[in-house]
Amino acid sequence: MAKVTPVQRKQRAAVFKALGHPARLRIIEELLGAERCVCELVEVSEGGWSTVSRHLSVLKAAGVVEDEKRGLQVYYRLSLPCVGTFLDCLAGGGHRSANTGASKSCACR
Amino acid sequence: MAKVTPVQRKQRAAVFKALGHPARLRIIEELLGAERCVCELVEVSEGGWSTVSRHLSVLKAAGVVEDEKRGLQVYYRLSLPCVGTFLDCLAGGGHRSANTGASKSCACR
DNA sequence: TTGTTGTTTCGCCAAAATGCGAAACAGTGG
DNA sequence: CCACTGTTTCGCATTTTGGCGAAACAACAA
Repeated sequence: MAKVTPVQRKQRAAVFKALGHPARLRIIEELLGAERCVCELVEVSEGGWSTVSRHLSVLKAAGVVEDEKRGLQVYYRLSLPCVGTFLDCLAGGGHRSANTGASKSCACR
Repeated sequence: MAKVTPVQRKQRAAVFKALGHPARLRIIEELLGAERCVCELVEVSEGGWSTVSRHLSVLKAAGVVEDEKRGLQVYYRLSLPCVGTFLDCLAGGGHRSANTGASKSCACR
């Protein structure tokens, strides 16, 4: 991954920024299992409808999730599968410096 | 990945938040190759010393990088290897909806 | 001691993110 | 048409970030 343009960097930063909020992470956790309608996500989240809706739009703008309207409801699903992988890595305490070469059991790829 | 506590979620969010800035992403790109001293990172970055230093402290606080003082200089290196993997995924346009799992009807109310 | 280089901390201020309730929209059914 | 449910948008107050220059630190050399 040699050269990265400022624009690419900004887009990627947007992905991270979108994931950089506990409430949105909570939503992502929910979507890891299956797609969900907004109403289900609101139940699980702490804020109100408008807040959840905004979190979803942030995630969508960053390309982390995608939505689909079916009937009266809108369903959201993860559109960036590797987020799950990365979260697994963090969950497994993926820490430890690369220079010691002793990287923990990180399921990454 | 079963249960995630609010505290864990907050910590993870901190990791993402730390990565959610173009300048910090630029720094990370640099550290993917090898460890660097602050002076090298300043050269590559756009802001001044104080700005870069602050970005580094944010990354460090989130546990994404670690530092080591050697002689007159401070060297930083990645402490979270899977960040590189995830960036590769994004670089490869890791998009695609994975789950087509059916969600039960909305149990709201 | 004084000076020099490398790095972090400190104020300060501008810009962006958060959360909330009200209001607006979009389908669906009566 | 009107009412109702599910969802998004709007306006606003509050909090958090971002970047900058000056100043403070730390380790070492003269």
